[in-house]
Amino acid sequence: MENELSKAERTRQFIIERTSPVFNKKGYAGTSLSDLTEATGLTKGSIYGNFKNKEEVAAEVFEYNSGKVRKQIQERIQRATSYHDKLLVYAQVYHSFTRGDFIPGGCPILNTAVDADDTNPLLKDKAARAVIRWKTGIENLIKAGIDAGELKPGINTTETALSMIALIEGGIMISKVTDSPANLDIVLASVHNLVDNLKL
Amino acid sequence: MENELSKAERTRQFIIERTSPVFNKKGYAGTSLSDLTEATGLTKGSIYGNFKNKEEVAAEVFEYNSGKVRKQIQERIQRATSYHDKLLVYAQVYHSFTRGDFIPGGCPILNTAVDADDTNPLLKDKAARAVIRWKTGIENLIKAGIDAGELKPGINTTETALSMIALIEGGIMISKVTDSPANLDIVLASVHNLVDNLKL
DNA sequence: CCTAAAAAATACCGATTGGTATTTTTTAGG
DNA sequence: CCTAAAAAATACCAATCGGTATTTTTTAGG
Repeated sequence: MENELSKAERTRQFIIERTSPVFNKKGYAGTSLSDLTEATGLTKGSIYGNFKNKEEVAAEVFEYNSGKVRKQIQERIQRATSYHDKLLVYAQVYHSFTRGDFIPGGCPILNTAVDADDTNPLLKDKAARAVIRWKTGIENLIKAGIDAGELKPGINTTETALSMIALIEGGIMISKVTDSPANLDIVLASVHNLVDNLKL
Repeated sequence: MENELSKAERTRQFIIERTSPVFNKKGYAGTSLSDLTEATGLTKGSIYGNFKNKEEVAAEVFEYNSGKVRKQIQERIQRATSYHDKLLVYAQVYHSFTRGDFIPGGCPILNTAVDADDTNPLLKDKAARAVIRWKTGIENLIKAGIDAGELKPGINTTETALSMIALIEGGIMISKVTDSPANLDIVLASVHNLVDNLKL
């Protein structure tokens, strides 16, 4: 075979890509098998030939969606020169987030966390790990920025990281439910301000 | 009849109270009619005799849950003497929120907003109105505090209100998914700090 | 080109879904 | 205490749920 991915791998990926907006919008319980067949054009038999069950599709879809955001952020952080600018990337990426439909349905971490925290341990765990990874990423950036002499030494890294995440996720919730991208912009201005205040 | 509430009114209220934790935990799509009969001990016929459909129960349950939080906040705000202390009430109420199970399942605004924003217009609208009401309440408190000479005149009321809400809701999401009440406390410390900085 | 394996489609399963029509029971005023 | 109305329970509905066993089709290496 010329392709590096096996047929099975390719359909798996195809199913994940096509069903990712559905799970992100409707949630786990709200997404039915017929939603999956409709989104893919495949039959139930084909989907169950490639995944153990609906939960496995949902889990891989979350990894796909959250990975997409994470990669976009990492890429932009690498390009940014100062630590101040690196920290601003989060707000920038989540800004472009609500505009257009890069990840239809909004932030997969927020959606999956709220959807699963009382119902699905697997998805909850994945969402929790994504939050913690995000938090650690911010903390490490701040620490590195302090070591590089670009940021204030006295910063409470954990509080800053958690507050940034809370502002962004809370802002997304507010703007989505009120149908007002402007509301997210206002909250992101707060994030911007918070990051500015970290500078020496 | 001695009771001021009719039998119908009483069962309606009973159904709302008993099913409120279920809807708040499992969401609209995730809550089935059998969940409702199980939570109430009533039959489907009885529930449909008192409500038009599942959506009407969910809508009233949201009003019940969000009203419960709002009343608690209003009560505490009335008791607070300074505007600084009044603004701190939000953080205080949402602190006691995760501890214990006043409103099992967490903040109904967050849950309903994320659950419904891509799926249920009625519930989405109710969640949006709750957010806007909350925002307006904070804005009015800040304005009154400025007029009373207790808070800084230059405050951006909208940004402050939205940021407070975003921090609290984002903090709840984070702490619930990571099973760490401490994470909420850290974010609420940020809210506390934000309110402190409003003082003259 | 053939063929065995892999993948997809078909056909089926019992259980549950939201909802309704009908019957039984309860309620509460006269 | 009686009775009509209201409320709750029962019985039922078609549709859909998630999932599986089997058959058909496609794939790709020899």
